[in-house]
Amino acid sequence: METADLKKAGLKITLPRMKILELMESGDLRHQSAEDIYKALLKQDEEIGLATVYRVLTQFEGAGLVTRHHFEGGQAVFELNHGEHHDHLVCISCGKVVEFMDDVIEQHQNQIAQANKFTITEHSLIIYGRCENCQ
Amino acid sequence: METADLKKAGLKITLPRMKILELMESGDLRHQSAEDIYKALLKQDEEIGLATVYRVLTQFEGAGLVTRHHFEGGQAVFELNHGEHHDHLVCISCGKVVEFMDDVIEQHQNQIAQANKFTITEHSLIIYGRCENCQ
DNA sequence: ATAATAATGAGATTCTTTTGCATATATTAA
DNA sequence: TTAATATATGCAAAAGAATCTCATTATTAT
Repeated sequence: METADLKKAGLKITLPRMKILELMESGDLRHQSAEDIYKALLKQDEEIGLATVYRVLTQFEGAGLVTRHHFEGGQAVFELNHGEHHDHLVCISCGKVVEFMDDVIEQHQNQIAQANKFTITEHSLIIYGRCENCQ
Repeated sequence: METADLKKAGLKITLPRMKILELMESGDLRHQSAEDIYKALLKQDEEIGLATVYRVLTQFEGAGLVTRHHFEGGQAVFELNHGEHHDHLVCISCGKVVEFMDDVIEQHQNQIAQANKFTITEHSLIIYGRCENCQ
């Protein structure tokens, strides 16, 4: 992820935006809520407002840099886009998220949309359950 | 849907609960937010509070009578359970919802969960797009 | 360096959902 | 059928999530 991506999206290169990108790239957690990100930045002694985090994430989403997921539990989570589309397995106990991608499922979704004369704009498949450690 | 289902769930048979069930069965709209239901009941001159609607829907969900869906757009929507599981196509323009069910997709989900050692508790597949009338 | 433009932080605001509590209603046992 | 009890209700207040306003500050193009 580069500053070029921000420029391309018509966004100025600012400290909050860089810091948010850095944090999301740094990889510990690929799926974080706006508040998670806000708190993580505060902990790094960055001076940032929660409103800015929401604004920036929404802009990133619009620019296609980030995807917003509505997992269960009130808060939306954000994920840095890394090329290919994928879906999610979410552990309802520890919150662990596993990404996956299944061509057959994708194909069938397209068929279903077509059969119902829908033009797909996006889709969301989330499987909730318990991971190995949380049985 | 019967009062027996309420009793079975350990819920008293009260007017608000009956009215909410009736409304959800009456079928015009299978997917309604708590507020939709609240307003519809007010319009029928029922005396009911929004808090009660939320409480009752949450209880119904716990009793397995109702499913809560987190479609995009802030408000959760509720749907009366009618036997078989199914997924949703949602029109982002007019809000139209089409239900569908695909065995191949279901199977693949199970495989994926198994491969990742997850025990599925539930899943949510929503395809967003534009319906025939909203292209 | 300067002017023009866009972004920020803080707090207020809206929107959705939940909770506390006094009152009312449904169930149970007499 | 009634009295006792256990639950549910409505309202108002609160909590939680996300957005908006606006004065200030930073970025970009000149």
